[in-house]
Amino acid sequence: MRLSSYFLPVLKEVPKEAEIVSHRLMLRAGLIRQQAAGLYAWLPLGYKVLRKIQDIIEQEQARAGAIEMLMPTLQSADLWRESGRYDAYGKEMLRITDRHERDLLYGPTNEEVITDIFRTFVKSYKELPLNLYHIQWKFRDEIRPRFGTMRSREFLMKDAYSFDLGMEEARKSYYRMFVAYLRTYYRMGLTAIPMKAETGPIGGDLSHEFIVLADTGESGVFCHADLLDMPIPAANTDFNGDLTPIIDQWTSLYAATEDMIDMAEFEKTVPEPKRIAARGIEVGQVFYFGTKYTGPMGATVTGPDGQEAEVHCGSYGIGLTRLVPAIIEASHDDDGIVWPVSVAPFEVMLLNLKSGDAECDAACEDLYGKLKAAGLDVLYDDREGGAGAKFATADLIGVPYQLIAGPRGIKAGEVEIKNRKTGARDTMGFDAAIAFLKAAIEPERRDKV
RNA sequence: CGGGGCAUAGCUCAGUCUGGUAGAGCACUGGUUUUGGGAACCAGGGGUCGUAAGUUCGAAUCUUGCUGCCCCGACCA
Repeated sequence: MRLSSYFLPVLKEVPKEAEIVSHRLMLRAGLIRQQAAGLYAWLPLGYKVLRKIQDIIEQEQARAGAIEMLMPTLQSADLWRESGRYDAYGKEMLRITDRHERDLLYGPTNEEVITDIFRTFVKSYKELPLNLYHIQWKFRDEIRPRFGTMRSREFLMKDAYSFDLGMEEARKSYYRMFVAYLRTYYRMGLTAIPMKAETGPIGGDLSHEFIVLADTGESGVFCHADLLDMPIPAANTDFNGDLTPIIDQWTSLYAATEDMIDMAEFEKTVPEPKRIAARGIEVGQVFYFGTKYTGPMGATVTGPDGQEAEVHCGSYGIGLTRLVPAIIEASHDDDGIVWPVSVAPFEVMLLNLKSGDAECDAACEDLYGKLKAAGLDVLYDDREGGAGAKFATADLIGVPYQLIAGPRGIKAGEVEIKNRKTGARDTMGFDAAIAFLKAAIEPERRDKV
């Protein structure tokens, strides 16, 4: 993509409404634009990041056996009356009346709809286990939206729903999502730690929040330091096999949010030098809730014995529009965003330091073509303008590698590569630079791990 | 929902206290010169000062209502 024909409205000055660093950087780097309280337009660069996050989630959901579909944003109130949640859900739920005076709502979650679909079509235990998910916009009329898309009213969320015959089968479905989540966050360049979460009226041990450590996190968290270096399950993990050893490994070390912390147990089971007390951002939650919806909504299947059997469910959420600021909180510096390659809007930014100079332009056109031919996603800054502004923009938007081509180096047949994260600079010939970037970027995509 | 604050050009803000012709920097347009860390100069364009009413000879400025947005708290993926 040529920057001269792209749409990238970067801001030099800090918008006054933005308090935390990710919100400031998302506005400054031209990722989002606020349209009203808690409502954001995703500008091209931001939308590209969102799409990359979505791709990773879809790949890992598929690997774990979940099947993608799409449910509407607006739902009928009738379904919610059936589950008993229409009145139970507070003012967070946006209620709408259509021209026929029918009660609708903008879905804050989708248990009712998915359970309705399930009960319509699934009649036999032989069709289980089943895990259906979608990635769709939700709305929760937060009392106080804040921190940009970290806590917006409209947000994009992946929500998966598992259906199983009995608790033990449901546990296996839960484990599959648990492992998928570990892989999903890792691929985005995040270290997300599963922590015990409230299980609500059902009880049991089957709910975890996945937390990314960050100073600006909304909740206090406590965990064992070794969780930060725990090995991530490999791509060839057998999701139909026994995942218990992986789960045991991850849940054997203490980790809990401030709502769930048992300080005595924390101090007893975690040696003092290994204790981490920090702040964190919740980027996902997995939850087993049994027959909470299938019961009242009459979703049952015929079991192996020919009798009607209960269906046990879980739900598994990932907030995509929250992940973008979470990644930025975890990866930025004073100059701007530092994207991990796997979610970066572009992998390389080619900086032509002297647009309009025949020699410089020709060399950059050649490099641009070669970068694309090498399969790299490149943003070419071909605009007129000073070098300083180009460096500043490149650093701000956080593209992982900068290929810097100026008249000085080009005369010598050389270009410079800057690693945005480390700041390391290497000077080399054109073809060597292409090879260098290809070799550096491909493994960092983390799409084969 | 309780408490606090803000609303003037695309952005950051001055002007409001003490009423008297709408301002700066950046951004934008045209031109000239520049070119390795947010360039310089010249010439321009752009605002019914959030909105409605009131006070006044006269309101960005004073009064009141309304709306929007931000921050703290309670709530939340």
